[in-house]
Amino acid sequence: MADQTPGTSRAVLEADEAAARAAAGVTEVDARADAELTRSGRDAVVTQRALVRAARRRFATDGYRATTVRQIAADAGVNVALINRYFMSKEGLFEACMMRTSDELDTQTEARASGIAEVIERLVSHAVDSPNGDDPLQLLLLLRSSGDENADRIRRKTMEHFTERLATAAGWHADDAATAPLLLRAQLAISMMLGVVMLRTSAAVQPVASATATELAAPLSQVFTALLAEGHAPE
Amino acid sequence: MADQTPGTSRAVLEADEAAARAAAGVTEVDARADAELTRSGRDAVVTQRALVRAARRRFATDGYRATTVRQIAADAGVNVALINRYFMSKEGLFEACMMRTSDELDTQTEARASGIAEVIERLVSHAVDSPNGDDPLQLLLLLRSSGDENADRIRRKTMEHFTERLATAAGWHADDAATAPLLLRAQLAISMMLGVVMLRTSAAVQPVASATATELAAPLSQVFTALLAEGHAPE
DNA sequence: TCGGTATGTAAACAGGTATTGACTTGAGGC
DNA sequence: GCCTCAAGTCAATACCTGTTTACATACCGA
Repeated sequence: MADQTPGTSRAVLEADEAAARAAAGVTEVDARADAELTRSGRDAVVTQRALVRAARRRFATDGYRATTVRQIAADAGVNVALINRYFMSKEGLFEACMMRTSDELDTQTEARASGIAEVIERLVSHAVDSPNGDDPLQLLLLLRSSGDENADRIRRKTMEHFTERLATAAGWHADDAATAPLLLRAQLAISMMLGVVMLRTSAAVQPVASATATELAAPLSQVFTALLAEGHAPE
Repeated sequence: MADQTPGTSRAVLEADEAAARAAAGVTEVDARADAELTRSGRDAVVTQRALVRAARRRFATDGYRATTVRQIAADAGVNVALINRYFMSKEGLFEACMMRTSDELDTQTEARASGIAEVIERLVSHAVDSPNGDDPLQLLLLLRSSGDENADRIRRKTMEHFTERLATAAGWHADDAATAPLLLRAQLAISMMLGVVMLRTSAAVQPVASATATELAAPLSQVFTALLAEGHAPE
């Protein structure tokens, strides 16, 4: 297990090229990376992105402890040692995945919502669409505990941040006591999504695993509406 | 890793004393076990039960891969080798946990429900009460994938069985096309429970982790009602 | 053309894992 | 009182894990 102070080292400096920018949380980075992609077949940024992509899929479906670095490297088509070269450790790679997920959730929820109906619709499609891709869908499964204290702290922060975003979109005001229950209700909505995604992807349990998006849309909308749009004290 | 055909061996024959009976799924077994408990301080059934109890807790909270057999043995207060003696392997112990969970869910759902309201109330209390005990609450977390194909198959079967039980309690008839959506809705209710339990126990995410039972009861009842009691085609 | 450097590779390391086998301890039958 | 057999212990096994080290290869500026 790595030291508790993964602050500054040689490997970190080498990883900065993309990891630090990713931590900054700008999607513009991706464009720049794609531009640099044309440089040659040996591109550190490209392999780092491939590693993160493969890692997210594995971490989401199999959990942190169950996925091996060799699996990730094989999925990404690169050598195992590059994980430690670019991310310092398996935990570092996990944190990078977390950062990216946090950023994606941010950009998704910060998009101006015209109303609670649109928010609900977006939640439904988020929980239902494309269960096998590496879309933001599976990223919720990153909430699985990793056994590492630092990564778990980030994970918790990400979740709570997401909760507040959703609650705000549903009309929650931090200083208004009347809307306080909305925070809890927003998290229950997230729990609902979490459960559905889990049963559809990680465990392939019927019938929800093979249910179509249209079949799921109606009951899920009902649930989210019951949680966010009615039954609580409005302003 | 163990062979794919754990059919007959010496260890299995020794384990039969309790494992096979547990597989039969009769609660009467427990009474007999408690009777035999008075035989002496060295009772195989007692240690087996202790192992299963400790294993369920560990598997539920930490996941399959993350828990070590030494941890389980230490929790149960017995020697590590006894796991292999009585359950043939770590996987065997996991399967035994699964069987027992399946049985408990059965006895819980097969208890005559006076109506959908009672079923909902029972679901709420199941998802909310006593998050730290080894009650049926955490057992839902056994749905975590174990990496083993056989255990995962049992896991899936258990879930689907539980789904059908719940759907039946909500008025579902296998031959009635009008009530078909109830099966999916029942599983969504289970997904909701799964998400809540996960956020409350494994990941300790605020505010749902520290929310009281009464705070959670209202919105959860709303969700379960929306899923099971209204909005679908009644008979 | 020639180093120097970033990138990738292969083999090995130390630690932990589940599992196995031989051994010891205890209780009951003759 | 010995003998048998189940119940439990201990140490060694082979394997897999994440990580590191030393080495190869491609790119790029001088």
